[in-house]
Amino acid sequence: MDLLRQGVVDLVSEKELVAKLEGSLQRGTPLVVKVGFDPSAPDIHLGHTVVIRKMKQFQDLGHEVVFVVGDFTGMIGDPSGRSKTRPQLTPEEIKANADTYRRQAFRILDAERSRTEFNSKWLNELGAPGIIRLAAKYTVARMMERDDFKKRYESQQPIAIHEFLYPLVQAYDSVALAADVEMGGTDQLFNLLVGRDIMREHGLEPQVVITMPLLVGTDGVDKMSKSLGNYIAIEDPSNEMYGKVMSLSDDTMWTYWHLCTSPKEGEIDALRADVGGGSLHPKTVKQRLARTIVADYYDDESAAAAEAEFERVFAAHQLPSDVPEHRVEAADALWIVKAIRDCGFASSNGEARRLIKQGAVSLDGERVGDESAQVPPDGVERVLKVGKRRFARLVVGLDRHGGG
RNA sequence: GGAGAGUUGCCCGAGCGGCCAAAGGGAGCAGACUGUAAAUCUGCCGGCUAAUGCCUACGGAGGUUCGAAUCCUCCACUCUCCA
Repeated sequence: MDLLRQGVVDLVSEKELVAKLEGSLQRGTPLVVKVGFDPSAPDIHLGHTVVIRKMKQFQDLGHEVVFVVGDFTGMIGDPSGRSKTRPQLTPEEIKANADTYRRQAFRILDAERSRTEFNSKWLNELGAPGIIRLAAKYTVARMMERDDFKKRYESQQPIAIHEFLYPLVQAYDSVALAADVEMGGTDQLFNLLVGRDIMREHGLEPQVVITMPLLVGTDGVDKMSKSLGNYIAIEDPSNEMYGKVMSLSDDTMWTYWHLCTSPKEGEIDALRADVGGGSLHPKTVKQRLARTIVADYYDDESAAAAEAEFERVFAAHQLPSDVPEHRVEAADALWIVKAIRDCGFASSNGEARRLIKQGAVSLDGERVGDESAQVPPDGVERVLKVGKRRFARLVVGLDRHGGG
């Protein structure tokens, strides 16, 4: 119980959970632990792993984890002008996304003790009468209690009617599964609680609701999300994952320690005390965090390699180990501005010019100050560097070996 | 159904006939400083151009005017109030 309670934000209610756990033990049947999954965003990032890690704990206790894929709602899409992020998906896309999601989730979870359900299975049968009966069980006033509805309403933003239906439909999923526990981020609290009410209405024992904190993104401000671009995907290459963790501010680093690692009791506090007392450099602690996280999703060797690479490039200012080559077949000299664009380091000539003016561009370590500079077509490899982290090995000239 | 408010660049938001490629903020990019931290400071931040300049842009389509993001008409969308 102590373990399950660890790190949760809301637990409604602990008493019920204890009762359910005891009942499960007596009957010898596992609890059904339900978690929803948005089929339009299959990539798992560290933010998701906070909930997934908690699921893992239930699994380790022998309970059954059920992913509910919202294919029914996903197919309808979201026509409200505000969230263009919800395109209409075909059943094939939803299936593919669900598979992608599972593949990633099973890096943490045990596939054997997981089940995936598509909510169209029971929602299609519900039909219009069923939906209306369901809608009749909840009131507008209660719906408006949800924070984001309230905010949007107050700031005169549109709310489409069907958006009210999502929490109800999600709640009905719990009815269909007779869920014992449902988990999600704190932003899901309202929806999860609606599930309790609707279950009660259907004569079922209400599910226990558990919410986990939302992980803040790499910017340290907003919650981690793909659309904000402040995420660390669990399928990010190890070097990138390491670098992203290192770019966290010292303050946000602690949140990651808490939510993305499984430290021993008191370990984080000890680290924090040492850093506060000056006996430990924050960078050292952050390196350790980065190593731990990379090792979680890859292995110790990859983590060590990522760290070495990071030190080489950013601390020692040396070239990364794998610089992409960019070859230009030309008999004439290549304009530097064009070269920058060709390598994808600027989206317009103006931007490339700006970068040069700002002293961000160097060729073989020498700063390029003249925006009309040319790269001679001599077939010699030069290292083009733009900004701090963009590198390319640039070769201009005709390929003599190819005889062209 | 009626009355009113609104739609501006990646986002928020000022502008209300010429001085508007459009204030200010945020995001982003670059430089300085660093621990590639964060914070801070500086610069840039529609496209083409060495530069002058040109082109494209203020929901959409027309119109008035020497000249429109700004005025008029219609259309679309959003919000508020009344029924």
